[in-house]
Amino acid sequence: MATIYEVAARAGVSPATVSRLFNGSFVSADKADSIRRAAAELNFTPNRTARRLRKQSSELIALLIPDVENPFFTALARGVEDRAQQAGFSLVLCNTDDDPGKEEHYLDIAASEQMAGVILTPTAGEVDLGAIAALGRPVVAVDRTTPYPVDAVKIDNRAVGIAATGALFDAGFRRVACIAGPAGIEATEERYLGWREVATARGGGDLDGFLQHANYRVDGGRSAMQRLLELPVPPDAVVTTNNLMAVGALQVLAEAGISPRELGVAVVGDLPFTTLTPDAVAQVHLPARHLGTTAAAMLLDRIGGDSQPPRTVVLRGELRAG
Amino acid sequence: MATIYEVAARAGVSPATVSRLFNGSFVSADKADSIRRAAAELNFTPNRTARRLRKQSSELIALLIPDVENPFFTALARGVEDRAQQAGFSLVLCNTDDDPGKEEHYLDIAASEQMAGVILTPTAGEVDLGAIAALGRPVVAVDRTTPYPVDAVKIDNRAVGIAATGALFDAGFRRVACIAGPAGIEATEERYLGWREVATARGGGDLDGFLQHANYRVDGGRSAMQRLLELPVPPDAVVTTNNLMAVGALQVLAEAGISPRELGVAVVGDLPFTTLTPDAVAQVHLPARHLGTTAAAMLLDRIGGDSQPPRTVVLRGELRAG
DNA sequence: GTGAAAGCGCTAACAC
DNA sequence: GTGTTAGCGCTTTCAC
Repeated sequence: MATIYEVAARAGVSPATVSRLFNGSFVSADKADSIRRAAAELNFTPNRTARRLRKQSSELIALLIPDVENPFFTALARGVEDRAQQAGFSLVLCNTDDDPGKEEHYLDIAASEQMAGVILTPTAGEVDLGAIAALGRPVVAVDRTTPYPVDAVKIDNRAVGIAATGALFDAGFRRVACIAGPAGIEATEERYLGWREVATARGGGDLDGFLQHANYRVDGGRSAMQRLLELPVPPDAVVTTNNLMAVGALQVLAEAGISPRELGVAVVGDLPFTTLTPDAVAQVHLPARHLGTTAAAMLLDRIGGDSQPPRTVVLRGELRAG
Repeated sequence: MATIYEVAARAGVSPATVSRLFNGSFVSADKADSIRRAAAELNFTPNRTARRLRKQSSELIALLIPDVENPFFTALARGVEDRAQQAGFSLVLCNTDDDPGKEEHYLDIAASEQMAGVILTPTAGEVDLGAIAALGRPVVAVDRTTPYPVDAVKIDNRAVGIAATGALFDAGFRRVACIAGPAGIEATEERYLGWREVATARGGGDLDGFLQHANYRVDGGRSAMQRLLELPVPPDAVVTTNNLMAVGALQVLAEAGISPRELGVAVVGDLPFTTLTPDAVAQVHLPARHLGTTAAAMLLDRIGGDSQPPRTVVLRGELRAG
């Protein structure tokens, strides 16, 4: 790896001039030429580590998500990446597994790597975002909010819970259960509150056993659906508060030979890679990618020096079918 | 962000001693104590950028994949991450979109960031892996091989193509078409060669129009399936050479009211998040995660100094149902 | 076992 | 415009 000194020597200029050329300052045309030639001959690429040490910052953004294998979060990541790339920033994707320890670990890394900023879906744990914020590194929370005064982009979770549940009642179902994520995660709480509101108002009867907490993955949805089917008086429809749990629920139904038209299903989120026809299941589309681009835009603003008080942007879901 | 000098001053030792403590050299117990206390009080985290500049290497591995939104690659990434984490390495995930330009860009970044090594699914373009290899950074190709002499982990693609096609003939289908990925991508070529071999031997008739190239995504599978259905004499079954194209094909069939039992479907790969019962579609399971752990293990060996000639590990798929 | 000091490659004052 | 130089925070000889 050639250095700026070797390029300078070969081009007959000082290292500073080489640096200037690569950083946009004006350099006389003839010197610029010979520097470019020398750089090409030596296959020179500026050493980003040295630059970062000197500048105390980099063009790297960290994105911390709970699960890279969940299409909701990869779509979100895609959005962040698109926006970041436009601005010349690269993305470092980190998987927290919803483990506060891992979240903290990656936050430390982001700080000690002089990354320009962090976008994260905070875990339920009480991780100190103050530390990194105090370093002057902007932080944006996405999909979930935090007690810390940082920017946030989220979904109107109560509304999507209401929309999904409402779609089921509109279709004629009356005993609507809910498969919710782990207790303690904000997005889930708000979504099932939406369900409870509608289910209580329109369902009439009591909701005993109709709320099932589960982990946010396919297997969580499976076991919750199984428990619902074993109820003395099972529901005639079910709402899930995320995409993957719906997959699990639908798998259990398919294996039991029950079609989603017999036992209604509505999802908060999008059924990933579904091969069902669009009208089989009510889906409340969540703008995952847009969540990402919005968060990235906010972060880039902050990196650019924007210092207004923390904002929270709320995005809306959209009922798609059913 | 506190520095090693501040910690040293507070603990009444030299910076070198602080460094030694954090790097495993022996330091007398009393000094170690006061250093630890000082570090804790100052909330000290070693600056990784400075360390890297000095050491000319880092505990970072780059993983370049074509599509973060494809569950095959996220599973692979998960495997790499698991193995890397065990060894104290962190992962930087980069999306190439199968664009040689982006691949090259990220390779440059990996080099100029002093990353410890690179694992990549090479694009079809002729990107120079020699440059980074010459820098002494190990490179492992995964899922696809390259003309460069680097380690590789791949699938026995011909065998999985044969297995998927064979399953369809075993189930009684006779006019078996193939939806293959873009021409020029090795994995696809080999898989469809497997299909052709079996289809020719067991299908008898000619294969005119039965080979459809498409992009590797859901929409590619959709349009290819549509073309197949419009054939004067359509196939009675279809093999797809990756997971996402199968989703597209199944969507088109579902919309046309054709069940996968009428028109047989076999997939090379795993149907992601499927809600179909396991017997509906023949799937040749691809050990994506294992591909990742294997590649990571090889890379870590190389980082550790292993210098045997490049190896290629071939993993096998496994017929799962149908 | 510990300290002093050089240097990794770059950028940004500061002179000219 | 361009060169000289200091220094970002760390690790690592080299003495002691």
